[in-house]
Amino acid sequence: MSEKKKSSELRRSMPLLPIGTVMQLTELSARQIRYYEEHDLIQPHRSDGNRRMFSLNDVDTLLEIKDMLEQGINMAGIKKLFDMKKNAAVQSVQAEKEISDSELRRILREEMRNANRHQKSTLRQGDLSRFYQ
Amino acid sequence: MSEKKKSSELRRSMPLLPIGTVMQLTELSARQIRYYEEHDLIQPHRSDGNRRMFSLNDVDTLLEIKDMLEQGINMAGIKKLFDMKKNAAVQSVQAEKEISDSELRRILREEMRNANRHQKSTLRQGDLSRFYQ
DNA sequence: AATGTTATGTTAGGAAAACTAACATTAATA
DNA sequence: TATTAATGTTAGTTTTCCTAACATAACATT
Repeated sequence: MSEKKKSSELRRSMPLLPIGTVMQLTELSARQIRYYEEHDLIQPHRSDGNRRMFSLNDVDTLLEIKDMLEQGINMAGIKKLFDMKKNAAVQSVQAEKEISDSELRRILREEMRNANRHQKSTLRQGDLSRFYQ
Repeated sequence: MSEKKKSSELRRSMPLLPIGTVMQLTELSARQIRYYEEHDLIQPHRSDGNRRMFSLNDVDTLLEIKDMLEQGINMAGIKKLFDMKKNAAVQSVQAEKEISDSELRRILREEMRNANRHQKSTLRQGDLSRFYQ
């Protein structure tokens, strides 16, 4: 997986939004959003003061939930579908790991050359730490 | 302009973030952020209940302000530079007319002297664009 | 028909976050 | 020395969000 994809995944999982913003973005009520969390369909972060903080991924998931419910799927069904999706994602990651050694070496060489060309484009772990409570 | 660029511009200007989130993203105090608004460097939206709501573009602007201040440029200089940038975006020819060459040289000399006095922190703030799509 | 379940609404009381406005402080400058 | 610019701090108020409980409409089960 590329460095760009990884950092974009980090960005989309950053807990930035309060519930009010998420309500507007999804047109869901606070009651609905909390209910879906209660049923473990989303896991928003919490601020120091216990406020839920949502990521863009959370918003995506909520829109999926809303869509599925409007299609008549109930919470149990949605939960099952999400579990399946997660398993599929894990399997695809595992499949991705099964690249040949030579392919791996080729990718690493590529990454090294990239990193050397523009040092600042390499996302460093410490840079994001302040965004998490 | 492509459809993708337009929709991404829409997302970047959407008022999503409360001041607390912006404080974390920029490492600025609420006092500083409100002060910069007071001096018209940013124009955050307001919620129905009068809370400031910031866009990702606002966060970018705040990081620019922070960087310029750390370089020793003062508020008046930043305001002028932002105005110039905005005018340049609209009409570069028009922008040149608004400030005579001698005026421009005077401003730049002023800012250079200001900046030279602040030698201590030349650390550049990272570009926010790394953190979102 | 009566009862239970699911998803959501509503309300109350409390805590956190953000607001404005005023005064304080610190470093740089005239 | 006095002034100014940028920021800190505090107080009092309003808005937003929290949990917990009870209410309800639609639907399913007995």
